[in-house]
Amino acid sequence: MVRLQKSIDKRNALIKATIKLVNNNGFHAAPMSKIAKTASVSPATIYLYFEGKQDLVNKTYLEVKSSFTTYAFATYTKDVDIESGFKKIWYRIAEFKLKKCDEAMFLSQCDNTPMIDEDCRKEGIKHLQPLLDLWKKGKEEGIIMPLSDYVLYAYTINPLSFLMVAQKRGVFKLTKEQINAAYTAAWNSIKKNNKNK
Amino acid sequence: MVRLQKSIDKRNALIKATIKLVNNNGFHAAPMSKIAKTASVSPATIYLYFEGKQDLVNKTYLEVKSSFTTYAFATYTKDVDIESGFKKIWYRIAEFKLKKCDEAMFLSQCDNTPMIDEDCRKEGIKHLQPLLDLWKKGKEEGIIMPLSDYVLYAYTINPLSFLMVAQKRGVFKLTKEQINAAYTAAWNSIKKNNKNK
DNA sequence: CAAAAAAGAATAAACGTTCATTTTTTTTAA
DNA sequence: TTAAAAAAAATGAACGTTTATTCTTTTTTG
Repeated sequence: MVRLQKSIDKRNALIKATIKLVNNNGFHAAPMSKIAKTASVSPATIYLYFEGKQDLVNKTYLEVKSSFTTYAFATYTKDVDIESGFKKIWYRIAEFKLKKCDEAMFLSQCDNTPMIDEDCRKEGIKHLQPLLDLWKKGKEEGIIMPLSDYVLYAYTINPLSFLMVAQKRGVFKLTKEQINAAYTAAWNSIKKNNKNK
Repeated sequence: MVRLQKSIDKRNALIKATIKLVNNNGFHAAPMSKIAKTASVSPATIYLYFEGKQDLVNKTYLEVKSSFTTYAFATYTKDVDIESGFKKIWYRIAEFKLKKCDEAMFLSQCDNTPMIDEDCRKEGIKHLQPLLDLWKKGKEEGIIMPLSDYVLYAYTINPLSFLMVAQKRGVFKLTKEQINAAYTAAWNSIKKNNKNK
């Protein structure tokens, strides 16, 4: 099984190199030659593991997206109430954005450029289902505002991406307090029974 | 003044072509030759108006960013109360994202990739000052939560970009009602005196 | 008709990808 | 257990394109 392990290592090195280079200078400045060099591999070797550049990027996206959702739901169980469940998932996502900064940066770039194929993007969203289920239940129970999942995502999860990018650019620091404040803002934006004024 | 007008037209055509091509396929698929063709101009002519590709993209970004903030603050005056002022600006931004879809798409791509120079990016944010002033006043008056401007932006303005991109991808429709709901979510996330539970 | 603007062809560098070899690993047979 | 043979994996150089940019010539303008 030595051979198989070496293959896995090489594939991982290529994916890691792709993330790193795309993060540093964008998709347009991550040529195959540089990806190969970063992964300590010949350019030709990439084509043993991936069909081409588009495939490499797509597969990297799927890998990272999967890593993201696995992390997000690792501590979540369905047997808790809506707010607790949401809170647990939210904080895990926040933790991911902070700890797995490279992966999170890569995803934020993928989500906003046409560098990923549409089919692949759809595939990547599938693993988010537990959160959507939670929201559905929350809406049925009258705890969460009856908003589209996209709106709920836009106001609770997506701001974390924005803040993470800002932090990475060095213009802003996400402290523990900032994160707690952000959670409150997130929950306030979607919970029902807001006493206005 | 015919000559000057023709120059302005050509420059605008180039900027428009850049926006269009970058939107369609990303920065890496917007070569100078195609930009020139789209603007009905020779590739060499681009270099009469811009220093090179990076300069063209930077200038396009600044132009669009400026158009964005001009639009956002066009109906805003300082003499109203915090919530009214915020509401006015927020709805103008929402309107921009819907009506000037190409420009908004371009900005969302710029904000999430390293395709724009950092200096240029900083320059582009400057025109957002009226909103930051409003937030400052709101925090002083105890109407808005004492959060960093980045957090406030993340929870009120940035979700609109996310929703606009989702709409452009065809997976979601921003109706009048959705927008009103989004405004409520935005305001709830940053206003003070949330009665929790 | 002079000067400025624009054009198209030309350039060198960089790109993704493939190819002919070499190196490494696995299998075979004693 | 070994050493030769076969298979697989990996390589660096080379390919044909495409790229951003420049150069020389032509066209347009006042």
